[in-house]
Amino acid sequence: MSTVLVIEDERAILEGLRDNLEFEGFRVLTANDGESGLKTAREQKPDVIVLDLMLPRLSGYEVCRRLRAEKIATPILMLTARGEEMDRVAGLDLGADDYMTKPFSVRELAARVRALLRRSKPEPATPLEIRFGDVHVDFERYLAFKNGSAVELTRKEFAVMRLLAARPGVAVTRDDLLEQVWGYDARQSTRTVDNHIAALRSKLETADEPRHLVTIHGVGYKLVID
Amino acid sequence: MSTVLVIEDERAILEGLRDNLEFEGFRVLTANDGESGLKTAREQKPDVIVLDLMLPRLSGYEVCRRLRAEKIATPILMLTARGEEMDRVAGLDLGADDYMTKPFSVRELAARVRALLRRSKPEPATPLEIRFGDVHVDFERYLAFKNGSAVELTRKEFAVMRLLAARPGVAVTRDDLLEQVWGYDARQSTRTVDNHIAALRSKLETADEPRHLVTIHGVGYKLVID
DNA sequence: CCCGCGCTGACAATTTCCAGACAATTTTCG
DNA sequence: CGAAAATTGTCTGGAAATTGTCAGCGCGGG
Repeated sequence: MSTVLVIEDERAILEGLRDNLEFEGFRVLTANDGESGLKTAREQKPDVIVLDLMLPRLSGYEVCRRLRAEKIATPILMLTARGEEMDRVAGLDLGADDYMTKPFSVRELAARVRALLRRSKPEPATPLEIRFGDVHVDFERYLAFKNGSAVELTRKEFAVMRLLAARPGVAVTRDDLLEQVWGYDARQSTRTVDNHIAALRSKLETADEPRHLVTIHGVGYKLVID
Repeated sequence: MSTVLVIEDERAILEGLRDNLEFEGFRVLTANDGESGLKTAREQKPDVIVLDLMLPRLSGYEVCRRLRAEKIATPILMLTARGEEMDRVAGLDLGADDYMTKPFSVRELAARVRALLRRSKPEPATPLEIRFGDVHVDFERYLAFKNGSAVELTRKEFAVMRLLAARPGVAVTRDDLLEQVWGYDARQSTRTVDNHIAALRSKLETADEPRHLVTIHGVGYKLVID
């Protein structure tokens, strides 16, 4: 039997989830704030964590980040309110594996939990910062610098950078970028990706020819750090 | 190009899906009842199946169950009418990989189909890099080197190399190359393959006589790594 | 209310691809 | 062995696909 840890502060939702997941045959642990949730995750080592993004004491975002920082790779299913930080979540900021938008069907959630259990996949950890050339991007503080002076990046730009930075030098297709930054049901065209790459280049590249945000014709982009 | 089998009895929906999926670049097979759908799935081996839950002759359930019983692991995207929630989850338990509730956005469906494809074939066991002679090709970073210095390869050239590199020393027919690199319904002639081989040779071979990208007269090509 | 972000759509610039023609080579077969 | 046939090598220009760039618009936050 698999163990699911549900971290959620709204009592009604928490109880609904617990009852239903138990009915579906899971062993269920619960926590109603981020701090105790993190503690339980460390101590009980559940097989899956269902994690609300908005939590008292410690946000779901922060819980996720810390777990990953501790190399705990337990699959995480994020719960978010619609429109809430979609790019951070869809960009799967710090290694959440799936996400659902409230309101959701409990049965659907159970199905996704099962799906996560079925495919246990070790994703490469997203870096907290990256440096290349005279550029420095800090994903934790959402700050970017070029040649020492601050550069303003938008959230989407950070998300794109983060995805590229996760595997420096490796080609990332536009479709992957779209799916991971904009969400798997993204309505945007892949041309939107180009626009954001263009914006990043104008802010971070020096020469006319991109040296770091490199196009791979017919494939996508990669981040080259010398 | 990937093949999608759509099994759906409502004519309007079926045709809408076929047109849209074809527009999105998929090869589309159709069936309008469970029995013929199952038959087509067995015979044509599509890459993804879009399966309505309510079907005449044999329910989507049953189709899904039988396919899995036959160890056919083709990803299945279930279509359900709203209110069939019980069925939804049970569908996933039967071995469906995702589902959508009618009415649904066709674009979102296409996106999910693509997501399923990506998940189901994590780069068909091709190597991430290969070395032979003084050549080194990195398929992940889309880089190639000859004698230490970088060589520019196009997307198709990488794809051809990759296919040959998947089975070093083994002959690959032009038809296989065409099908794997250009897609099942490639309109190109097999001479196009020669063109790309020629390009690869001029970029990667040293001597006049090809030592690595070797022709097998009347058959195709093979990659020889000493 | 204004402004910046994100997105679409259009156009231009660039890269890549491909059919066809012919030459060169290999195979087949008389 | 020698010539015809089949196959492959090579080159070309133009077509097609891909990407860069920009203007404009809607929307939401300050």
